[in-house]
Amino acid sequence: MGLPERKEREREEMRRRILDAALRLFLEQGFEKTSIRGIAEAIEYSPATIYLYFKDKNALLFALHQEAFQKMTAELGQVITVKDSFERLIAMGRNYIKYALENPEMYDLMFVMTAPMETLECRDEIWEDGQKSFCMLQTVVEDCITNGYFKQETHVETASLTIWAYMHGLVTIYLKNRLNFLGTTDQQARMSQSFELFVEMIRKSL
Amino acid sequence: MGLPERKEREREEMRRRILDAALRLFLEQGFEKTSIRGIAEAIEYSPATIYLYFKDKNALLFALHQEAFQKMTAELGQVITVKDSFERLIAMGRNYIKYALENPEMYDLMFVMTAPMETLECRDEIWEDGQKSFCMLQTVVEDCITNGYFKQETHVETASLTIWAYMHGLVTIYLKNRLNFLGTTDQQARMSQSFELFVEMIRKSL
DNA sequence: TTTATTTACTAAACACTGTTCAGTATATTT
DNA sequence: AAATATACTGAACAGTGTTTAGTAAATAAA
Repeated sequence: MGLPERKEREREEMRRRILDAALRLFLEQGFEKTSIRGIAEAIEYSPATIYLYFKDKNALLFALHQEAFQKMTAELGQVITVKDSFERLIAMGRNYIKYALENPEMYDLMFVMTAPMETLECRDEIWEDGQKSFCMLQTVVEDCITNGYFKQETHVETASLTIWAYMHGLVTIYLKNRLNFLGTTDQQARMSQSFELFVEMIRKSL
Repeated sequence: MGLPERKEREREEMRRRILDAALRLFLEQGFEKTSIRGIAEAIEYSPATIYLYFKDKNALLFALHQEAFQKMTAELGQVITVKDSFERLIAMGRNYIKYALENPEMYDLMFVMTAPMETLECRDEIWEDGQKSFCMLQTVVEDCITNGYFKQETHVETASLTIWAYMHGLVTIYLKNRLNFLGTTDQQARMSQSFELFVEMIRKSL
Protein backbone atom coordinates (compact mmCIF):
# COMPACT_ATOMS: atom_id res chain seq x y z
CA MET A 1 0.00 0.00 0.00
CA GLY A 2 1.23 3.50 -0.89
CA LEU A 3 0.02 5.25 2.22
CA PRO A 4 3.28 5.58 4.13
CA GLU A 5 4.89 6.94 0.98
CA ARG A 6 2.29 9.70 0.73
CA LYS A 7 2.72 10.49 4.42
CA GLU A 8 6.45 10.72 3.96
CA ARG A 9 5.98 12.97 0.92
CA GLU A 10 3.64 15.27 2.83
CA ARG A 11 6.14 15.44 5.64
CA GLU A 12 8.83 16.41 3.19
CA GLU A 13 6.59 19.09 1.68
CA MET A 14 6.05 20.57 5.11
CA ARG A 15 9.78 20.59 5.80
CA ARG A 16 10.24 22.45 2.50
CA ARG A 17 7.58 25.00 3.32
CA ILE A 18 9.27 25.70 6.65
CA LEU A 19 12.75 25.94 5.14
CA ASP A 20 11.55 28.18 2.29
CA ALA A 21 9.89 30.58 4.71
CA ALA A 22 12.89 30.50 7.04
CA LEU A 23 15.28 31.23 4.18
CA ARG A 24 13.14 34.07 2.83
CA LEU A 25 12.80 35.72 6.23
CA PHE A 26 16.48 35.24 6.95
CA LEU A 27 17.52 36.89 3.71
CA GLU A 28 15.12 39.75 4.40
CA GLN A 29 15.90 40.49 8.03
CA GLY A 30 18.92 38.42 9.02
CA PHE A 31 19.19 35.33 11.18
CA GLU A 32 19.18 36.86 14.63
CA LYS A 33 16.09 38.90 13.97
CA THR A 34 14.14 36.05 12.42
CA SER A 35 11.97 34.35 15.03
CA ILE A 36 10.32 30.95 15.07
CA ARG A 37 7.05 32.78 15.54
CA GLY A 38 7.73 34.81 12.39
CA ILE A 39 8.43 31.68 10.38
CA ALA A 40 5.29 30.04 11.78
CA GLU A 41 3.20 33.05 10.82
CA ALA A 42 4.63 33.02 7.30
CA ILE A 43 3.50 29.43 6.72
CA GLU A 44 0.28 29.98 8.66
CA TYR A 45 0.97 27.33 11.28
CA SER A 46 1.56 27.40 15.00
CA PRO A 47 5.14 27.92 16.27
CA ALA A 48 4.93 24.54 18.00
CA THR A 49 4.44 22.80 14.63
CA ILE A 50 7.96 23.77 13.54
CA TYR A 51 9.31 21.76 16.46
CA LEU A 52 7.62 18.65 15.03
CA TYR A 53 9.88 18.95 11.99
CA PHE A 54 13.06 20.46 13.42
CA LYS A 55 14.68 19.89 16.80
CA ASP A 56 15.36 23.58 17.42
CA LYS A 57 16.33 26.81 15.69
CA ASN A 58 19.89 25.58 15.15
CA ALA A 59 18.65 22.48 13.31
CA LEU A 60 16.74 24.79 10.98
CA LEU A 61 19.90 26.76 10.31
CA PHE A 62 21.91 23.62 9.74
CA ALA A 63 19.43 22.34 7.14
CA LEU A 64 19.72 25.65 5.26
CA HIS A 65 23.47 25.45 5.73
CA GLN A 66 23.58 22.13 3.88
CA GLU A 67 21.51 23.50 1.00
CA ALA A 68 23.68 26.60 0.78
CA PHE A 69 26.73 24.37 0.41
CA GLN A 70 25.08 22.33 -2.32
CA LYS A 71 24.37 25.54 -4.22
CA MET A 72 27.88 26.90 -3.73
CA THR A 73 29.69 23.70 -4.67
CA ALA A 74 27.50 23.58 -7.78
CA GLU A 75 28.51 27.13 -8.70
CA LEU A 76 32.17 26.52 -7.94
CA GLY A 77 32.04 23.24 -9.87
CA GLN A 78 31.27 25.12 -13.08
CA VAL A 79 34.95 25.98 -13.37
CA ILE A 80 35.69 22.51 -14.80
CA THR A 81 34.91 24.13 -18.16
CA VAL A 82 38.13 26.12 -17.77
CA LYS A 83 40.81 23.97 -19.40
CA ASP A 84 44.01 25.49 -18.01
CA SER A 85 44.48 24.39 -14.41
CA PHE A 86 45.95 27.65 -13.11
CA GLU A 87 43.22 29.64 -14.85
CA ARG A 88 40.76 27.22 -13.30
CA LEU A 89 42.12 28.01 -9.83
CA ILE A 90 41.76 31.75 -10.48
CA ALA A 91 38.24 31.30 -11.84
CA MET A 92 37.38 29.33 -8.72
CA GLY A 93 38.66 32.17 -6.56
CA ARG A 94 36.64 34.73 -8.49
CA ASN A 95 33.52 32.57 -8.20
CA TYR A 96 34.13 32.18 -4.48
CA ILE A 97 34.25 35.95 -4.01
CA LYS A 98 31.26 36.39 -6.30
CA TYR A 99 29.18 33.87 -4.35
CA ALA A 100 30.15 35.41 -1.01
CA LEU A 101 29.30 38.98 -2.05
CA GLU A 102 26.03 37.94 -3.69
CA ASN A 103 24.94 35.74 -0.78
CA PRO A 104 26.42 37.40 2.31
CA GLU A 105 23.98 35.89 4.81
CA MET A 106 24.46 32.43 3.30
CA TYR A 107 28.22 32.85 3.43
CA ASP A 108 27.99 33.88 7.06
CA LEU A 109 25.91 30.80 7.75
CA MET A 110 28.38 28.50 6.03
CA PHE A 111 31.69 29.84 7.30
CA VAL A 112 31.22 32.21 10.23
CA MET A 113 28.23 31.41 12.42
CA THR A 114 28.79 28.97 15.22
CA ALA A 115 25.07 28.19 15.71
CA PRO A 116 24.64 25.74 12.79
CA MET A 117 27.86 23.96 13.75
CA GLU A 118 26.48 23.26 17.20
CA THR A 119 23.90 20.97 15.63
CA LEU A 120 26.66 18.51 14.74
CA GLU A 121 26.21 16.15 17.68
CA CYS A 122 29.73 15.68 18.94
CA ARG A 123 31.75 18.88 19.25
CA ASP A 124 34.47 17.44 17.03
CA GLU A 125 32.16 15.86 14.49
CA ILE A 126 33.24 16.07 10.89
CA TRP A 127 31.98 19.08 8.96
CA GLU A 128 31.16 17.13 5.80
CA ASP A 129 29.86 19.99 3.68
CA GLY A 130 32.93 22.10 4.31
CA GLN A 131 35.32 19.22 3.79
CA LYS A 132 33.76 18.47 0.43
CA SER A 133 34.25 21.98 -0.91
CA PHE A 134 37.77 22.09 0.52
CA CYS A 135 38.49 18.92 -1.47
CA MET A 136 37.40 20.72 -4.64
CA LEU A 137 40.07 23.33 -3.98
CA GLN A 138 42.68 20.68 -3.20
CA THR A 139 41.93 18.92 -6.48
CA VAL A 140 42.56 22.08 -8.50
CA VAL A 141 45.76 22.76 -6.56
CA GLU A 142 46.90 19.21 -7.33
CA ASP A 143 46.19 19.85 -11.01
CA CYS A 144 48.37 22.96 -10.84
CA ILE A 145 51.22 20.83 -9.50
CA THR A 146 50.69 18.13 -12.13
CA ASN A 147 50.69 20.70 -14.91
CA GLY A 148 53.87 22.35 -13.67
CA TYR A 149 52.37 25.60 -12.46
CA PHE A 150 53.29 24.84 -8.87
CA LYS A 151 56.46 23.17 -7.61
CA GLN A 152 56.45 19.41 -7.21
CA GLU A 153 57.25 19.65 -3.50
CA THR A 154 54.28 21.93 -2.76
CA HIS A 155 52.20 20.45 0.06
CA VAL A 156 48.66 20.31 -1.32
CA GLU A 157 46.75 20.63 1.94
CA THR A 158 48.92 23.45 3.29
CA ALA A 159 48.77 25.39 0.04
CA SER A 160 45.01 24.92 -0.22
CA LEU A 161 44.50 26.10 3.34
CA THR A 162 46.64 29.15 2.66
CA ILE A 163 44.61 30.04 -0.43
CA TRP A 164 41.30 29.44 1.32
CA ALA A 165 42.39 31.47 4.35
CA TYR A 166 43.22 34.44 2.13
CA MET A 167 39.95 34.24 0.19
CA HIS A 168 37.91 33.84 3.35
CA GLY A 169 39.69 36.66 5.10
CA LEU A 170 39.22 39.04 2.21
CA VAL A 171 35.49 38.51 1.88
CA THR A 172 34.76 38.52 5.62
CA ILE A 173 36.73 41.71 6.23
CA TYR A 174 34.58 43.30 3.56
CA LEU A 175 31.24 41.73 4.51
CA LYS A 176 31.69 42.55 8.19
CA ASN A 177 32.25 46.21 7.31
CA ARG A 178 35.85 46.29 8.47
CA LEU A 179 36.95 47.99 5.25
CA ASN A 180 34.74 51.03 5.76
CA PHE A 181 37.69 53.30 6.41
CA LEU A 182 38.23 53.13 2.66
CA GLY A 183 35.76 55.06 0.53
CA THR A 184 32.66 52.98 -0.19
CA THR A 185 33.45 52.84 -3.91
CA ASP A 186 37.14 52.15 -3.28
CA GLN A 187 36.49 48.99 -1.31
CA GLN A 188 35.64 46.65 -4.17
CA ALA A 189 38.48 48.10 -6.24
CA ARG A 190 40.98 47.48 -3.44
CA MET A 191 39.71 43.95 -3.12
CA SER A 192 40.22 43.32 -6.82
CA GLN A 193 43.74 44.72 -6.63
CA SER A 194 44.48 42.54 -3.65
CA PHE A 195 43.12 39.46 -5.41
CA GLU A 196 45.29 40.16 -8.46
CA LEU A 197 48.30 40.62 -6.20
CA PHE A 198 47.56 37.33 -4.46
CA VAL A 199 47.23 35.55 -7.80
CA GLU A 200 50.67 36.84 -8.78
CA MET A 201 52.02 35.76 -5.40
CA ILE A 202 50.95 32.15 -5.80
CA ARG A 203 51.96 32.11 -9.47
CA LYS A 204 55.48 33.15 -8.58
CA SER A 205 56.07 31.27 -5.38
CA LEU A 206 54.03 28.10 -5.10
CA MET B 1 34.47 74.29 43.42
CA GLY B 2 35.45 70.63 42.90
CA LEU B 3 32.00 69.14 43.01
CA PRO B 4 31.37 68.57 39.31
CA GLU B 5 34.78 66.92 39.05
CA ARG B 6 33.91 64.43 41.77
CA LYS B 7 30.55 63.75 40.09
CA GLU B 8 32.30 63.12 36.81
CA ARG B 9 34.79 60.80 38.54
CA GLU B 10 31.99 58.83 40.20
CA ARG B 11 30.25 58.52 36.86
CA GLU B 12 33.43 57.19 35.33
CA GLU B 13 33.83 54.68 38.16
CA MET B 14 30.33 53.40 37.52
CA ARG B 15 31.03 53.05 33.82
CA ARG B 16 34.11 51.03 34.73
CA ARG B 17 32.18 48.77 37.10
CA ILE B 18 29.65 48.05 34.35
CA LEU B 19 32.30 47.40 31.70
CA ASP B 20 34.34 45.17 34.01
CA ALA B 21 31.31 43.06 34.85
CA ALA B 22 30.22 42.94 31.21
CA LEU B 23 33.68 41.84 30.08
CA ARG B 24 33.96 39.18 32.77
CA LEU B 25 30.53 37.72 31.98
CA PHE B 26 31.22 37.86 28.27
CA LEU B 27 34.48 35.96 28.60
CA GLU B 28 32.75 33.40 30.82
CA GLN B 29 29.61 32.75 28.81
CA GLY B 30 29.93 34.56 25.48
CA PHE B 31 28.26 37.71 24.22
CA GLU B 32 24.93 36.34 23.09
CA LYS B 33 24.27 34.58 26.36
CA THR B 34 25.24 37.56 28.51
CA SER B 35 22.16 39.56 29.43
CA ILE B 36 21.78 43.11 30.69
CA ARG B 37 20.02 41.63 33.70
CA GLY B 38 23.04 39.42 34.37
CA ILE B 39 25.41 42.37 34.22
CA ALA B 40 23.11 44.37 36.48
CA GLU B 41 23.02 41.54 39.02
CA ALA B 42 26.81 41.26 38.96
CA ILE B 43 27.23 44.91 39.93
CA GLU B 44 24.23 44.77 42.29
CA TYR B 45 22.24 47.45 40.47
CA SER B 46 18.98 47.51 38.57
CA PRO B 47 19.05 46.69 34.82
CA ALA B 48 17.65 50.14 34.12
CA THR B 49 20.73 51.76 35.68
CA ILE B 50 22.93 50.42 32.89
CA TYR B 51 20.87 52.40 30.42
CA LEU B 52 21.80 55.60 32.28
CA TYR B 53 25.43 54.96 31.34
CA PHE B 54 25.14 53.21 27.96
CA LYS B 55 22.63 53.77 25.18
CA ASP B 56 21.99 50.08 24.62
CA LYS B 57 23.72 46.68 24.58
CA ASN B 58 25.59 47.54 21.39
CA ALA B 59 27.10 50.65 22.98
CA LEU B 60 28.39 48.43 25.77
CA LEU B 61 30.00 46.13 23.23
CA PHE B 62 31.51 49.03 21.37
CA ALA B 63 33.13 50.40 24.52
CA LEU B 64 34.71 46.99 25.17
CA HIS B 65 35.64 46.85 21.51
CA GLN B 66 37.66 50.05 21.86
CA GLU B 67 39.48 48.75 24.93
CA ALA B 68 40.23 45.45 23.19
CA PHE B 69 41.85 47.38 20.35
CA GLN B 70 43.95 49.40 22.76
CA LYS B 71 45.21 46.16 24.29
CA MET B 72 45.91 44.53 20.93
CA THR B 73 47.69 47.50 19.39
CA ALA B 74 49.81 47.65 22.55
CA GLU B 75 50.75 43.98 22.16
CA LEU B 76 51.39 44.30 18.43
CA GLY B 77 53.41 47.47 19.05
CA GLN B 78 55.96 45.48 21.03
CA VAL B 79 57.48 44.30 17.75
CA ILE B 80 59.35 47.60 17.38
CA THR B 81 62.09 45.87 19.40
CA VAL B 82 62.70 43.65 16.37
CA LYS B 83 65.34 45.48 14.34
CA ASP B 84 65.07 43.78 10.94
CA SER B 85 61.95 45.03 9.15
CA PHE B 86 60.99 41.72 7.51
CA GLU B 87 61.51 39.88 10.79
CA ARG B 88 59.36 42.59 12.38
CA LEU B 89 56.56 41.87 9.93
CA ILE B 90 56.73 38.15 10.70
CA ALA B 91 56.79 38.82 14.45
CA MET B 92 53.74 41.02 14.01
CA GLY B 93 51.95 38.21 12.21
CA ARG B 94 52.82 35.73 14.94
CA ASN B 95 51.62 38.16 17.62
CA TYR B 96 48.40 38.69 15.69
CA ILE B 97 47.69 34.96 15.63
CA LYS B 98 48.72 34.65 19.26
CA TYR B 99 46.38 37.45 20.34
CA ALA B 100 43.48 36.01 18.34
CA LEU B 101 43.87 32.48 19.72
CA GLU B 102 44.33 33.70 23.30
CA ASN B 103 41.40 36.14 23.14
CA PRO B 104 38.91 34.54 20.73
CA GLU B 105 35.84 36.37 22.04
CA MET B 106 37.69 39.70 21.92
CA TYR B 107 38.88 38.97 18.39
CA ASP B 108 35.33 38.17 17.37
CA LEU B 109 34.19 41.44 18.87
CA MET B 110 36.86 43.42 17.06
CA PHE B 111 36.75 41.88 13.59
CA VAL B 112 33.66 39.72 13.12
CA MET B 113 30.63 40.87 15.07
CA THR B 114 28.41 43.41 13.37
CA ALA B 115 26.68 44.52 16.60
CA PRO B 116 29.44 46.83 17.93
CA MET B 117 29.86 48.39 14.48
CA GLU B 118 26.22 49.39 14.44
CA THR B 119 26.95 51.82 17.25
CA LEU B 120 28.93 53.98 14.84
CA GLU B 121 26.18 56.46 14.05
CA CYS B 122 26.30 56.69 10.29
CA ARG B 123 26.53 53.35 8.48
CA ASP B 124 29.69 54.45 6.70
CA GLU B 125 31.31 56.11 9.69
CA ILE B 126 35.05 55.68 10.05
CA TRP B 127 36.17 52.70 12.10
CA GLU B 128 39.00 54.53 13.86
CA ASP B 129 40.27 51.68 16.00
CA GLY B 130 40.60 49.36 13.05
CA GLN B 131 42.17 51.97 10.84
CA LYS B 132 44.82 52.67 13.46
CA SER B 133 45.93 49.04 13.69
CA PHE B 134 45.85 48.72 9.91
CA CYS B 135 48.23 51.69 9.77
CA MET B 136 50.65 49.82 12.02
CA LEU B 137 50.76 47.04 9.46
CA GLN B 138 51.19 49.49 6.59
CA THR B 139 54.12 51.13 8.36
CA VAL B 140 55.97 47.81 8.67
CA VAL B 141 55.23 46.97 5.03
CA GLU B 142 56.64 50.38 4.06
CA ASP B 143 59.76 49.60 6.07
CA CYS B 144 60.12 46.33 4.17
CA ILE B 145 60.07 48.28 0.90
CA THR B 146 62.54 50.87 2.18
CA ASN B 147 64.92 48.17 3.32
CA GLY B 148 64.76 46.34 0.01
CA TYR B 149 62.83 43.26 1.17
CA PHE B 150 59.85 44.16 -1.03
CA LYS B 151 59.95 45.63 -4.51
CA GLN B 152 59.88 49.41 -4.86
CA GLU B 153 56.69 49.29 -6.92
CA THR B 154 54.78 47.31 -4.30
CA HIS B 155 51.53 49.12 -3.46
CA VAL B 156 51.59 49.48 0.33
CA GLU B 157 47.84 49.50 0.94
CA THR B 158 47.11 46.59 -1.38
CA ALA B 159 49.95 44.48 0.03
CA SER B 160 48.88 45.26 3.60
CA LEU B 161 45.29 44.33 2.86
CA THR B 162 46.42 41.07 1.30
CA ILE B 163 48.50 40.18 4.34
CA TRP B 164 45.76 41.15 6.76
CA ALA B 165 43.16 39.21 4.78
CA TYR B 166 45.27 36.06 4.98
CA MET B 167 45.94 36.43 8.71
CA HIS B 168 42.31 37.17 9.45
CA GLY B 169 41.08 34.31 7.31
CA LEU B 170 43.41 31.82 8.93
CA VAL B 171 42.43 32.64 12.50
CA THR B 172 38.69 32.90 11.83
CA ILE B 173 38.55 29.60 9.96
CA TYR B 174 40.15 28.05 13.02
CA LEU B 175 38.21 29.94 15.69
CA LYS B 176 34.88 29.30 14.00
CA ASN B 177 35.60 25.57 13.98
CA ARG B 178 35.77 25.24 10.22
CA LEU B 179 39.02 23.29 10.46
CA ASN B 180 37.51 20.49 12.51
CA PHE B 181 37.77 18.02 9.66
CA LEU B 182 41.46 17.92 10.48
CA GLY B 183 42.42 16.08 13.65
CA THR B 184 42.18 18.35 16.68
CA THR B 185 45.92 18.19 17.29
CA ASP B 186 46.70 18.64 13.58
CA GLN B 187 44.90 21.95 13.30
CA GLN B 188 47.45 24.18 15.00
CA ALA B 189 50.26 22.38 13.18
CA ARG B 190 48.58 22.94 9.80
CA MET B 191 48.13 26.60 10.68
CA SER B 192 51.81 26.97 11.49
CA GLN B 193 52.77 25.29 8.22
CA SER B 194 50.42 27.57 6.32
CA PHE B 195 51.85 30.64 8.06
CA GLU B 196 55.39 29.59 7.16
CA LEU B 197 54.32 29.01 3.57
CA PHE B 198 52.71 32.46 3.45
CA VAL B 199 55.85 34.06 4.86
CA GLU B 200 57.87 32.44 2.08
CA MET B 201 55.28 33.59 -0.45
CA ILE B 202 55.57 37.25 0.48
CA ARG B 203 59.36 37.01 0.86
CA LYS B 204 59.70 35.72 -2.69
CA SER B 205 57.09 37.74 -4.48
CA LEU B 206 56.34 41.09 -2.87
C1' DT C 1 17.52 76.53 57.55
C1' DT C 2 13.99 75.66 54.58
C1' DT C 3 12.46 75.14 49.97
C1' DA C 4 13.30 73.98 45.14
C1' DT C 5 15.72 71.46 41.88
C1' DT C 6 18.61 68.28 39.96
C1' DT C 7 20.61 63.62 40.10
C1' DA C 8 20.74 58.55 40.79
C1' DC C 9 18.31 54.89 40.93
C1' DT C 10 14.59 51.26 40.64
C1' DA C 11 10.05 48.45 40.27
C1' DA C 12 7.20 47.26 37.05
C1' DA C 13 5.70 46.85 32.76
C1' DC C 14 5.95 46.17 27.46
C1' DA C 15 6.76 43.57 23.74
C1' DC C 16 9.39 40.33 22.44
C1' DT C 17 12.19 35.60 22.28
C1' DG C 18 12.90 29.94 22.09
C1' DT C 19 10.75 26.05 23.75
C1' DT C 20 7.51 22.62 26.00
C1' DC C 21 3.31 20.28 26.93
C1' DA C 22 -1.39 19.05 27.63
C1' DG C 23 -5.13 18.65 24.88
C1' DT C 24 -7.93 18.35 20.43
C1' DA C 25 -9.46 17.11 16.15
C1' DT C 26 -8.59 14.45 12.16
C1' DA C 27 -7.08 10.35 9.73
C1' DT C 28 -5.87 5.56 9.75
C1' DT C 29 -6.12 0.83 11.47
C1' DT C 30 -8.31 -2.84 13.75
C1' DA D 1 -17.87 1.13 15.20
C1' DA D 2 -14.05 1.38 18.45
C1' DA D 3 -9.19 1.98 19.16
C1' DT D 4 -5.11 3.98 17.83
C1' DA D 5 -1.93 6.92 15.71
C1' DT D 6 -0.91 11.41 13.56
C1' DA D 7 -0.93 16.45 13.02
C1' DC D 8 -1.54 20.34 15.06
C1' DT D 9 -2.38 24.16 18.48
C1' DG D 10 -3.29 27.37 22.77
C1' DA D 11 -1.27 28.50 26.50
C1' DA D 12 2.20 28.68 29.37
C1' DC D 13 7.29 28.99 31.12
C1' DA D 14 11.28 31.29 31.55
C1' DG D 15 13.91 34.21 29.53
C1' DT D 16 15.35 38.69 26.60
C1' DG D 17 16.27 44.20 25.61
C1' DT D 18 14.29 48.37 26.71
C1' DT D 19 11.14 52.20 28.55
C1' DT D 20 8.70 54.76 31.87
C1' DA D 21 6.77 56.54 35.95
C1' DG D 22 8.03 57.35 40.32
C1' DT D 23 11.09 57.60 44.61
C1' DA D 24 14.70 58.90 47.57
C1' DA D 25 18.87 61.29 48.22
C1' DA D 26 22.15 64.99 47.20
C1' DT D 27 22.87 69.67 45.83
C1' DA D 28 21.52 74.65 44.98
C1' DA D 29 18.80 78.57 45.83
C1' DA D 30 15.77 81.19 48.93
